[in-house]
Amino acid sequence: MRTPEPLLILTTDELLAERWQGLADRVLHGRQADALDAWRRDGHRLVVADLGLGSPTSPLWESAAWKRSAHGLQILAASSVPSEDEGLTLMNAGASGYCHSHGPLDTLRQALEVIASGELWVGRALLSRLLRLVDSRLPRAGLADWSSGLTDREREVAHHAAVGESNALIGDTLGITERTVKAHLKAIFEKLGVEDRLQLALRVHGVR
Amino acid sequence: MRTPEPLLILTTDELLAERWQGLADRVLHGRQADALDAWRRDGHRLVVADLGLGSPTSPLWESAAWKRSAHGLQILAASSVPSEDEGLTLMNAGASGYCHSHGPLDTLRQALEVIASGELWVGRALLSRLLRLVDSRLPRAGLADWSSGLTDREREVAHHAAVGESNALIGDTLGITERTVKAHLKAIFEKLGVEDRLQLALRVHGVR
DNA sequence: ACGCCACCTGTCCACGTGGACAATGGCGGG
DNA sequence: CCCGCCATTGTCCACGTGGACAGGTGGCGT
Repeated sequence: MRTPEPLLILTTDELLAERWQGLADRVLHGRQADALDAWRRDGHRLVVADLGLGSPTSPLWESAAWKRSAHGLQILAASSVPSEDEGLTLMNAGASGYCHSHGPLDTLRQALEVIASGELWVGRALLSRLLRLVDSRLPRAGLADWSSGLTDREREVAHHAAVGESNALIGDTLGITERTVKAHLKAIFEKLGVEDRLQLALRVHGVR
Repeated sequence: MRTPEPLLILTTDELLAERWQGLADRVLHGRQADALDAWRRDGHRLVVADLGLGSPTSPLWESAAWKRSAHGLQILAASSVPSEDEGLTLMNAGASGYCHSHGPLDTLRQALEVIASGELWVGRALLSRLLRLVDSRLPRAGLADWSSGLTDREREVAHHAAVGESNALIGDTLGITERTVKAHLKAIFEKLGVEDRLQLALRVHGVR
């Protein structure tokens, strides 16, 4: 982040290429999937891909070839005419971020920093819509009800265990003995009716 | 962004206060809403508020007083035990960001930069779940994609293991030796880059 | 025919896990 | 004031797991 990572830009738009050239190591005209392969082979990860004015969900992005090429890369998709639908499609197709092509350069730079660090980027417009959609339409049942009946400490331990941390690690991060972690887990298993930390993980993450 | 903005930290957790003091101008123990008013009167905007271990949806955050005080401020809510539910509630209650209290400091710093620039911050775990929830008919890359590269048999074994079955059981149902199951799992772990059947389960079920 | 690969099986061993006995201190309600 | 709940820690042990050595078969392409 401090030292900007090599960045590949894919676009067919002359103006955008010019506009963005300041922050990229390499600008390619086109959207060839093989360019992605080459980029990855060179050990790089960061890519900005311009969608141009294509159909809202360009078939290119849904092709198996694209997904295969995009795998392992962190791609910031930029659209000239951002839409909820397009954003969703692209993010679900494996993109790490989605932004407006003609937005401020600073925003683009920030988005790149964010996805370079392994997080995801979605602009505030789309994100706030997502939040409202989920909040209004989806019943809360099953989202967080697993923790009902657990004490605060148990909830905490359960959360750590559910993401694959070992008892020793959990105890270490919580500042307690491994033995105590096991005691909490015992109670957790009992209360949730599971007998495994794996079953716990599935329960916590809402599987089945 | 380049010149860090004044930052107020609200927490009741000693360890967190110590951990975060490096990046704050002022650390307050407590969660008083009037502290927010004072902060805004001084012309500041940035706040990190620790939720502690309160109930998933602490009543404090839903009170009218809190919302009034939080208005105009950019608040990053930090939870020790993040959950979908809590994140949704807080973001919809006016928070600008939601993150894990014990996450890396760099991530926190980045989140602060992002919300300082007027955007919203949601960690990739919650965000990816939101995306999947909203667009659930499209199996997200990683949900149907985890099995790419695996052989048919490996896919089969992986599926059984990912729902919590023991090696012996898997071998039994597939009509092979437990030893063979372990061999398959070895290959699976290798190919997927995990080292655990729990990590495998999370991967298979699209968690993280 | 040779090599590659998917599939199958064997033994040994270090390690983490979960259960079965325990015990102590604190804190709030009846 | 005692009882119940919570958090904490202890030892011992059976078991499943995953890694590290091994191998053996059959199919498929050059």
